[in-house]
Amino acid sequence: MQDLPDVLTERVAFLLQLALARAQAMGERALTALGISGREYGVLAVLNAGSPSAQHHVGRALGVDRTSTVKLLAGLEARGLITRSPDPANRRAYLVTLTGTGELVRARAAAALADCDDRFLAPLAPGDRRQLRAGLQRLIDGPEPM
Amino acid sequence: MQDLPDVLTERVAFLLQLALARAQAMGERALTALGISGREYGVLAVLNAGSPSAQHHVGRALGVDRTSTVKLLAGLEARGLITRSPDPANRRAYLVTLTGTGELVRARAAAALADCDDRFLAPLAPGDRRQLRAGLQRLIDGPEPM
DNA sequence: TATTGTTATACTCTATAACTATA
DNA sequence: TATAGTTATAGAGTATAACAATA
Repeated sequence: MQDLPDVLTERVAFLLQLALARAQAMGERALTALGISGREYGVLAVLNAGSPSAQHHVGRALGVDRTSTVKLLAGLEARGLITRSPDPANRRAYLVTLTGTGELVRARAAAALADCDDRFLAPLAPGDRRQLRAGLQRLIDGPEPM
Repeated sequence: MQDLPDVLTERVAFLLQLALARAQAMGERALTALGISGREYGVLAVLNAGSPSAQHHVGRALGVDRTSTVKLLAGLEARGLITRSPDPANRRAYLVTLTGTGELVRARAAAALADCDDRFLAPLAPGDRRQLRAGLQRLIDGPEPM
């Protein structure tokens, strides 16, 4: 551990914060080379995972509220990575779709991020990596209702 | 795992982000009852760990830059949790000290946060908790220079 | 010339409210 | 009445630059 006081490093939240900062710095650097942000990659990844989604589904999947989703998608549309078309089944809604360019950028970003994960997790043996992921997921899901 | 797409949850950074959000929400709720923020607790904890520190030492220990440190300490001083006095050894610097009230709030906050950690880590067995901490610390320190 | 603290400014993120059009 | 998208606005957090006093 660096030169941080023990009173802070004994807090799990503080350890998570430091580890996240390191992982995010690596990821953002890789994505900047592709011209997108981490959140924008999230949009591309969500869109690739399924069929065209309504705008609010994209935002909800990423935990981004409506107003921020508007700006996020507007930026991606202006750069030709996604398109928005009216949903014939719901005239209030827009369907968001990956373009060919968007899919290309998404694939490159996914590869770059997978490489970042590998380098970030390098200090851990493969079994320890799996256990870390499993532990984090259990913490995210929280205590099981008895 | 909740209803999140696999393309996101397979990213370690995303898992860290979700786990941190949960831990921070628990911590901030506990600290709000004591009238301080997480960062303000950080100041109190750093001050308690050692002798009176110059302002820039406090900021550096928390990763907060000079200008933000000014506002952070001003708020704590206005509420009587810390005092600032000129450093006789360096007339540019201020020495920051915990007041009696500040120490009381710090102790209560430390107890409340320890309780938060216990509840946050409840899904993991004691051995798994130790391993999670150890894993996070290895990731924070990064790859050892060969 | 560098350090310590301060102020002012700007920029990003996020949160809220209000509005429209549809359901 | 609720939902989908949009806009405008204000707030917190952070970053930068400039300054005065001191080293």
